[in-house]
Amino acid sequence: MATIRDVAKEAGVSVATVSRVMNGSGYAHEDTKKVVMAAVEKLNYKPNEVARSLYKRKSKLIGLILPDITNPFFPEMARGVEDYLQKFGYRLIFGNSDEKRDKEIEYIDTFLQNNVVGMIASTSEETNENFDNLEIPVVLLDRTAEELPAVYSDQKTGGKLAARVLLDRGSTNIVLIRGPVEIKPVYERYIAALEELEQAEVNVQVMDSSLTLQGGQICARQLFEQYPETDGIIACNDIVAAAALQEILKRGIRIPEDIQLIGYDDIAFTALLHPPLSTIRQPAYEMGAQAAKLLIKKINQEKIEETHKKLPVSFVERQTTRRKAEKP
Amino acid sequence: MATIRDVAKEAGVSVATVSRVMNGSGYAHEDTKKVVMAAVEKLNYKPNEVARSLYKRKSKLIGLILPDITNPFFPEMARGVEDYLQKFGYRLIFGNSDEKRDKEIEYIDTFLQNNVVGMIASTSEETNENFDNLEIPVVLLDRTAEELPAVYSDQKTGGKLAARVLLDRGSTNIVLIRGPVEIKPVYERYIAALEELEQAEVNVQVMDSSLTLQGGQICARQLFEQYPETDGIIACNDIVAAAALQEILKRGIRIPEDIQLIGYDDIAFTALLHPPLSTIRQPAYEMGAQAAKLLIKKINQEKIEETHKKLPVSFVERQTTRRKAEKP
DNA sequence: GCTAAATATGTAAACGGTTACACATAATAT
DNA sequence: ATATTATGTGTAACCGTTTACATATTTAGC
Repeated sequence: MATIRDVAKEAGVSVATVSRVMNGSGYAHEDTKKVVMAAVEKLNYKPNEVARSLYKRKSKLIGLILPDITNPFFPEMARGVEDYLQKFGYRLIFGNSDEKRDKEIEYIDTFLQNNVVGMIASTSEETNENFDNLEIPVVLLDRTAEELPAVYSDQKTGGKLAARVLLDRGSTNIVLIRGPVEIKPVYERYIAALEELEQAEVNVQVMDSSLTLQGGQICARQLFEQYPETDGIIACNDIVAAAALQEILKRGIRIPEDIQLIGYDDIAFTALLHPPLSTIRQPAYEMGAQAAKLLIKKINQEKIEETHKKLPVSFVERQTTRRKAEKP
Repeated sequence: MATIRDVAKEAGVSVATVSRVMNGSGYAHEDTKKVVMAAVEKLNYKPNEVARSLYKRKSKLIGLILPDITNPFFPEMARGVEDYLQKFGYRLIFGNSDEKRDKEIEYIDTFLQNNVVGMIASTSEETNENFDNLEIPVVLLDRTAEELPAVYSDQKTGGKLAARVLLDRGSTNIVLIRGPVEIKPVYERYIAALEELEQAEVNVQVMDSSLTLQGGQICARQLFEQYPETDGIIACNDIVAAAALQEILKRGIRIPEDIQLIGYDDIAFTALLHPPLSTIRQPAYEMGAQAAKLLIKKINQEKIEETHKKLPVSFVERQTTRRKAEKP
């Protein structure tokens, strides 16, 4: 790898001049510029980011912590982040936290050690203190806290909406599958849905499940044994909903005639289920992009009008819920 | 952030001594060690990786390039890589290439500028020259080339196997959905399947599709218009298979009685389809982990017995193919 | 008790950039 | 013609580490 010194020698100027030409800072004669650029070209010189980062005390790196990219909801967000940042020349250091505090701390530490200019994290509420005394900007993604800027979606409306959908379409024996209560957004939508259901005069049962395929399958199997009369299911996410759907079909229950089902997230493959899954859509990609945008503003010390950006969710009507008119 | 100088001052020693204690290199008196470690503790000192990386000309960073983490096959691999590397203190700089040469080059450049110690990449065959004259180790993942170490799966057997499955279970009008031919592994399995089919006395039709949901849906719709007599489909990946499955169900065709369908990859959600999708499994997580393992060996200059690691694929028998006995 | 080897620690030069500062020259104003 | 300002370029310090080298002190060997 050619260094700035090689270029300087090749061009017959000092390193300072090369640096100035490369960065377009300070003065440099037109002719000198040409000579320098020719040398740069010839040696295929690319400035070493590490050296630059050391002096400036900031890199072009941004840390991203997500719970688990194996859950299709997060890659979507990650791409939103990446695609936006990429345009500004930022690169991502990435880590999965598995919602574990120590992994999170480990990543934060190494991010800092690498002079990242900012961080985006989907972190568990409890551990936010990890981000507290950082001198670099942090944006929370899919999570919230008072003290930190955040981009997230309207879980409350989402939960309400899911409940409303089933209610409006005539379900009266509803099972609400609650995800892990430690995960704030998941808990919020659960609470919102529960409230909405309790206000209606319907039967409500709550079941617990993890957010994973295995968890969903276990839950779904139990569900029909415990509550065979169920005619509506609100799942904590699409994966669990898919598991429920599979169980429904396996049991020969007609959907949406006998039972309605609604998921959460609108991850890509829900549209590929049969019947296609009705769900509450979170704009994952957009959330990622917005978080990136907010972070860059922070980095550039721009005025920020809203530090807490709540993106709207929407009901994606597919075929596991009935048409609104045709209540059975 | 505390620097080594702060620690040195606090401990009343020189920076060299602090460095030696931190790295366990050279001599250091037991008492001195204690004093230094106390200062480290007190100031919560973490060595700056950037400075270290500058001097050593190598970081603890590894570059990872994948085509698109939005395709669930890749996050699985990414986690394999990450989980393995994480144990050795390496961190990932990550980029999606979208199979585009210029994005790939851009990432490679910035990886290099950040002194990564190695790279893992799923790169398109044509652009391998990008990696040619690098002085750091590179491991190809899910792709192959003569010159570079690689971890991939046995596409040929996979393609053959998929064909064999449908053949053995009695399909005679088979549509083979071919993915983008530029993507080597996808092309290889296609060719292998085609060969196997052509040797048998069955009708074979080839259709093209992208690897995405949209592409799959378009292809599936056309499929039954063009070839209504189809009784077997080999899809280029699970996503396309899921699209085909949906179309099959929509048309009320019985599966696996009237038509058999087999996917490729065994991404998580295939098990959640109804009926669950039969597919050829690539051990994505394992592939990622093996690539990481190989890379670390390279980095440590260890002897490497096999530079090209081909992992086996397997047939995952679920319910879109018939039992072998029960040919209709 | 003297020499050689082992232990302990500090000084300063790297690593590859950026930039404050000094200095020289050219352009402009008076 | 002289003072002032703008332009152009180089020198060297700095960012936070590591490490070669020098030096001082122990310890061991005989």
